[in-house]
Amino acid sequence: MENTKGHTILIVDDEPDILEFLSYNIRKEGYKVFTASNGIEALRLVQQINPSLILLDVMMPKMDGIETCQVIRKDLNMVQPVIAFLTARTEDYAQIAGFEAGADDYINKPIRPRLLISKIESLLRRLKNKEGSEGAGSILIDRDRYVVELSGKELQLPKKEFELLELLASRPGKVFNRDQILAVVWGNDTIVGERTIDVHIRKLREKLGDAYIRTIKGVGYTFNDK
Amino acid sequence: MENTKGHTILIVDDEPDILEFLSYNIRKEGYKVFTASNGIEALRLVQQINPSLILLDVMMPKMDGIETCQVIRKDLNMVQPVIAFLTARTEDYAQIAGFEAGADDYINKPIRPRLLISKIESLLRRLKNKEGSEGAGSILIDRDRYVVELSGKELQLPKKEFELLELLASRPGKVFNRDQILAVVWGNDTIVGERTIDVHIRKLREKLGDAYIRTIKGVGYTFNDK
DNA sequence: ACACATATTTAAAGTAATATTAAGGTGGCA
DNA sequence: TGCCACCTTAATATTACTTTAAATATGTGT
Repeated sequence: MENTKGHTILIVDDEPDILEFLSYNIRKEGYKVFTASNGIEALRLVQQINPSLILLDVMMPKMDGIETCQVIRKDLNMVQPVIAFLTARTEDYAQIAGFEAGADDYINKPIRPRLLISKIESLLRRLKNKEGSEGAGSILIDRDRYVVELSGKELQLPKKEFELLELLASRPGKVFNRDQILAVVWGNDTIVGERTIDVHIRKLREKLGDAYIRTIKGVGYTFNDK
Repeated sequence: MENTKGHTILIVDDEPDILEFLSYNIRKEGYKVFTASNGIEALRLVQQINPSLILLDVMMPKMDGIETCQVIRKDLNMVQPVIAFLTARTEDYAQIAGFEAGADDYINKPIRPRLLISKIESLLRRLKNKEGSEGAGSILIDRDRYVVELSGKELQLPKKEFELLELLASRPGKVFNRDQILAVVWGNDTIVGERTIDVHIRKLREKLGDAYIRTIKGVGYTFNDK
């Protein structure tokens, strides 16, 4: 996996708690983090720090996220950053407006640090792709939205398939044997036939392509991030 | 089979009944057993007793198992123990989180003593291998990922070959005779022809090169770490 | 150096594990 | 109620791993 560290990230939110929480978690991963508490502030900062990624709260006083985003997108002199909206799950038409305004993604609150980090990495990788090189087909699993994103495309998976993939992908490279898979995805008390797992693996491979899940005969399955 | 007794095991659970039940059964097998009833206590004890294996309840007051595990894994001064989670049913995604936190395995409640013991033995054997491959050697055997790393290159071996190599490499220089190899890799009850081992040795040599496994005629095979 | 025991090598047969497919069940929801 | 998506089962095909067998080579003790 490419190194995406060292990028500059701007977080914009009117709640100080959220700013602190996010900046702590993101700094920990080695990114340069700046914060702003509204759109106006954000625009001033953007000029100076030239961030690779902006996490932008939708609901803010003075100037909301959507407006801020539009302004940034219209500025042709700016190296365009990746912009992701932070939204409460309920504001779902904000998301539609967000995409129209030029957002690359959105992230639902409450925010889980681990998910956030992998999302950030994915977004920055995407940035890299825009700039020219690398076509790595990496995978992003969004527990909040129950969606898997595979090289740009979003996949809707049924529950069992999602959980199975989630388990395997939680530790790329690690081999999970059938007992472990059964215990986690099905629970120890449920008894299902020996071939049930295979069928779900099959369906996953149908949807993801064969490259991601490898069989180790007599041992188990393993997920391969590329 | 190697002797795994005499290891120190720490059991952490908030229910006294479970602690007693487990420690009784495990002591009976000849292990040194310590107990703690929450994560904080556990962390204090770990420093002092340096356990080989920790059985860690996920759901506990004060500090849960996942957090405890993360703290232990982050402590670089510690000889890293094997950590297995104790979980009731499928506690949501506790188990997935567990793997992310650095767990090696997990054990579902209710716990069957016999199964538990064999799981413990297997986990401790794994520890031995980790220690063995860490020290001096160009070969690295990763049981989690089921790969062998040989001077930078990763090798994917079939089950029997992997286990055979694992055995030989667990004690470089030691000569294993055919009976020992059969007992460990095939099990005492299985009967296979005399030449089966040779064929697997052959395949290993094909993949590793001839330098690693030496034949001692009339005695057995030995692994040579360079 | 010879003979015998033991190991190597190869290919082919055997076997166990997984893949695949289709069909039947189940439960949620209009 | 009846449809639809999902899950599971079951039966068969396929694959990859394991073992056997048989011919060849190597080493060891006298």
